[in-house]
Amino acid sequence: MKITSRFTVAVHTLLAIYVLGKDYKMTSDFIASSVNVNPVVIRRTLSSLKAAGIIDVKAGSGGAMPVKNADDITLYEIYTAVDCVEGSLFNFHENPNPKCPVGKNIHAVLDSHLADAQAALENKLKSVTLSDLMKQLNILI
Amino acid sequence: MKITSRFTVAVHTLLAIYVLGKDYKMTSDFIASSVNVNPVVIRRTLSSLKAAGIIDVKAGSGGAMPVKNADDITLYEIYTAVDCVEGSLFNFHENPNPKCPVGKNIHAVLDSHLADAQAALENKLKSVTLSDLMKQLNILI
DNA sequence: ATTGTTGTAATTAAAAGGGTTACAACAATA
DNA sequence: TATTGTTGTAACCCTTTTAATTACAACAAT
Repeated sequence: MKITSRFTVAVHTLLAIYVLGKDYKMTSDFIASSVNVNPVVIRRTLSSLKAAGIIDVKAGSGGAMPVKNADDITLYEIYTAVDCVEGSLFNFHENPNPKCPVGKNIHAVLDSHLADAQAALENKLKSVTLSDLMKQLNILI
Repeated sequence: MKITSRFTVAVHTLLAIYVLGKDYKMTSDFIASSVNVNPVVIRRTLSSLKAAGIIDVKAGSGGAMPVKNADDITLYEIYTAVDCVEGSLFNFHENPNPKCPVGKNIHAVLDSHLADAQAALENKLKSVTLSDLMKQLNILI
């Protein structure tokens, strides 16, 4: 079990747009060759990021460009934009037996701890911005 | 994307064994009727938990019983016992283009943040023991 | 020997993810 | 206006993962 690569693909895509967008027209083909996936995968990613108000994409003439400030884009926002996880990260067995004292109370006992764990993950993702990644990247380039 | 229900099934299974095990023979059929899944699913779960040294299972005569102290069993230990996640929780696209400044450095920029987020999740799971859950459960029963 | 159970292989079915092809819609421009 | 390059999206395939289920040999206790 792993969280879909849509997430890391989306981060990669945004870094490309925000860092290379000044020098190149950021078409789905261009980005696809950097990420090394099919251009349609990138178009789907761009579509999600556009719907989230993070970027704009020009149909026809082509090219993706920043809308939101990189300081204001967290990894969490990207993660939600591409629908990595809907609702609880943890799958629960359906219909535990209400006639069993354990089955009846398993949700009451477990749910809050699972939610805490998920929140811990997501809070970490909220603490990192695209701008942070760009700074790291600019040192390496 | 969700983390496999093997995890919550395993927690449910352990609660049943540790709480109800004094009064009932904990067969895979018995546990299966509390969790409401196929008995073979429970046998596989028991097999993993036994391999992790958490419980013992009697072949032939039947019944699962505690080995480890409930104080020493964390949710994280259960989560690893049933192989929820191997390695990184986050899937990464294979072979980003090394000729692109972004593709070449995407791992250097992103990996540590993803590892931090995963660690935050797992640390939360480490902070809760089966004993904690049993205490909560005993109040509700 | 009988009974109830575990351990495990094999099969099926469903869901999710990603790759790919195809093509209409569209914008810019020659 | 015709051409070109691109986006948006549907459709389909393929693989992987997961869980349900059937089946049955191995085993322990009586």
